[in-house]
Amino acid sequence: MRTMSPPVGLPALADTDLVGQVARVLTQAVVQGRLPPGAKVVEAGIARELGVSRAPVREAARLLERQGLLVAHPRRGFFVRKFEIDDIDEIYDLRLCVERHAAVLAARNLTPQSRDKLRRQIDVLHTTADLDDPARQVEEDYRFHRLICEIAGNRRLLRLFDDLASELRMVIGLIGRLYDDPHEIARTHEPVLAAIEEGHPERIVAWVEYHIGHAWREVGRLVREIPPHGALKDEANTVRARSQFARKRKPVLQRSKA
Amino acid sequence: MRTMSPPVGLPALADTDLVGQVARVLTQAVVQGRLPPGAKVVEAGIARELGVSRAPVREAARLLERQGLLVAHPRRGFFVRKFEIDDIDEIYDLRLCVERHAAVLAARNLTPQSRDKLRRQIDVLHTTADLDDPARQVEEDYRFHRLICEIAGNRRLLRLFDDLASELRMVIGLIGRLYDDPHEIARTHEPVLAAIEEGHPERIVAWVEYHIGHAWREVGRLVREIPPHGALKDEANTVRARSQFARKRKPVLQRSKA
DNA sequence: CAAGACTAAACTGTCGACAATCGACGCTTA
DNA sequence: TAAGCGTCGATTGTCGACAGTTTAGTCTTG
Repeated sequence: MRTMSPPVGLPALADTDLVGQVARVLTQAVVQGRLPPGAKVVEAGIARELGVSRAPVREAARLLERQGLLVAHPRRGFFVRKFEIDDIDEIYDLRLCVERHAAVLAARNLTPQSRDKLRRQIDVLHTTADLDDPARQVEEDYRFHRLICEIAGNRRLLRLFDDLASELRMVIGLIGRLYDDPHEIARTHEPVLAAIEEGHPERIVAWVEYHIGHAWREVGRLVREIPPHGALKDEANTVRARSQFARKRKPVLQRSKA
Repeated sequence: MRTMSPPVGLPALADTDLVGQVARVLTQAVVQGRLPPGAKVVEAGIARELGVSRAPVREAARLLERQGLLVAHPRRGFFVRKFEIDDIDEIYDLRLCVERHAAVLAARNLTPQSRDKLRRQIDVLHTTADLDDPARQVEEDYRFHRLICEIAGNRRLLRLFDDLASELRMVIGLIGRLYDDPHEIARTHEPVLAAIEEGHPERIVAWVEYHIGHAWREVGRLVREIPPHGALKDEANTVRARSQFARKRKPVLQRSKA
C-alpha cells in the first residue's frame, strides 16, 4: 500500500489502463487511415500486434463503437465506419450548430487570457501554413476551434466537438489534402475571433456560419469529386485491412508499473 | 448457406447480442435509479444476477462509459455518474442548442405525415396527463421532442438527443416527480408545433427557447431545493448499490437461439 | 481513545481456452 | 455455365481462472 500523504504535484501517472491505450492506438489507426473505412477489425490480429489478449481489444472497440468510429456487426466483428455524402452533411450540420453556440458562449466568458490564446493560435495557423504539412495544418485548425469550445465552458459540448472532429479527421484523411491556400484559411479565422472579441451574438453567428459553411462546401466538393478508393461508397464491400496491421508478436503496449 | 432467393416475409430475427442486452438492462437500472448515482457497479454481481460472465458486462459498461452514464476509475471499477448543478446546466444548454436547430430543420422537412405524428403526440401528452404517472408523462414528453429530432433528419443529432435524454432521465429520476400540472406542460408544446408548422425560423427558435428554458429553470429549481439522498453532491462518497442488485443466480438473459 | 499498521476478503485486469458461427472455395448437378 | 450444397479454416462470443490491487475490518500502540 502506498502512503498517499503528500498531495503535491501530479504528473497524472501513466494510466495502467490497457483499454485506454488500445483505444488510443485504434483511434489513431482509424483516423490516420491505416485502417480504411469498411475494413474489418480482426480482434486477434490487433491483439497479437499489440501484445495483449483480445479482451482489452474488444473493450476498446466498444468504446470506439459508441464514438461512431467503428460499427459492430454481431457475429461478424467490428468494422471501420464508412462515410457517405450524407454523413459529411450531417457532421457539418451538427458542427455548425454546436460551434455557433460555442462561439457565443465563448464571447460571454472571454477573458484577456483566453483571448490571447485564440490570438496566438491564429499566429500558429499562419506559421504552420508555411510548412506544407497538411495534416499539421488541419490539426492546428481544429485546435483553434476546440479552444473556442473550451472557453465556452460546457464539457459536454467540448466532448461533442471532439467526437465530430475525429470523424472529420477520417474524412479529411480520405481526401488527402484539403487546403489550396493554407494562408487564406488562416486568415479566415480572424473575423471569427474579431466577432467574438466584439461580443455581438449576431455577428458571431454570422461569421461562424460563414467560416464553417465555407469548409463544409469545400469538403463536400472535394469528396464528391474524388471518391477515394471507393471508401465513400455505401455498400458493404469489406475492405481488407492493410498489411501493416497483420502479424507480429512483440508487446507494443506496456502496463506502466506506476 | 441459405438460399436467400424469395424476399418474402421477415420475422426480423432477435438479436443474439448479449452485450447489447446487458447494456440495455444496465442503462435501465441506471436511469431508473436502481443503481443510484455514485454507486459502484460490481461486475461480478451484475454478471451473476444476469447469469452471464463478466466479459459481456464489462463490454456493456464500456458502452455506457462512453455514453456518460458510468465513469471508469481504473483499478477501482465502474461507478454510476454523479450529477452536480453544473451538469444540469450543461445538459440543458446543449439540449437547447440542439433542439433549436432540430426544430428549424424539422420545419424545413415537414410533411403532412410528420406533422400528424407531432399533433398526435401532443394528444397523447394530454391523455397521459390524466393518468398521474409521472414517469410515463416524462417519457411521452421526450417522445415529442425526439420526434422533432427524427424529422430533422440528422442521425447524429438524434443520437445526441438520446444521450442527453438518458442523462436527463437520471436527473429527473432523482428529483422524483417533475410536473406540478401535467396538462399545463402538455399545452406548452402546442405553440412549438404551431411555430414549426408556420415555418418561420425566428419564431421557432423563440418558442423552443421558451419551452426548454422553462423546463431548465424548473428542473434547476427543484434540484437546488431538493438534493435527494445527497446524490447530487460532488464528493466521492461511494453510494452502495441497492440490495435489489445484489445476489441471485438464475439466468435472466438468454441468447435467443434463433 | 484516536491514528496507524496489518490481515483477509472482495474486486478488477487480463489471459487462454472452447464451442458456435461465418465466409470462402470447390464440387455437384441441372 | 451458373445456382446450390457441403466442408474447412478463420474469427467471434463467452467463460473460468489467476495474479495483483483496493477496501473493509481488526488489532496495536502512543
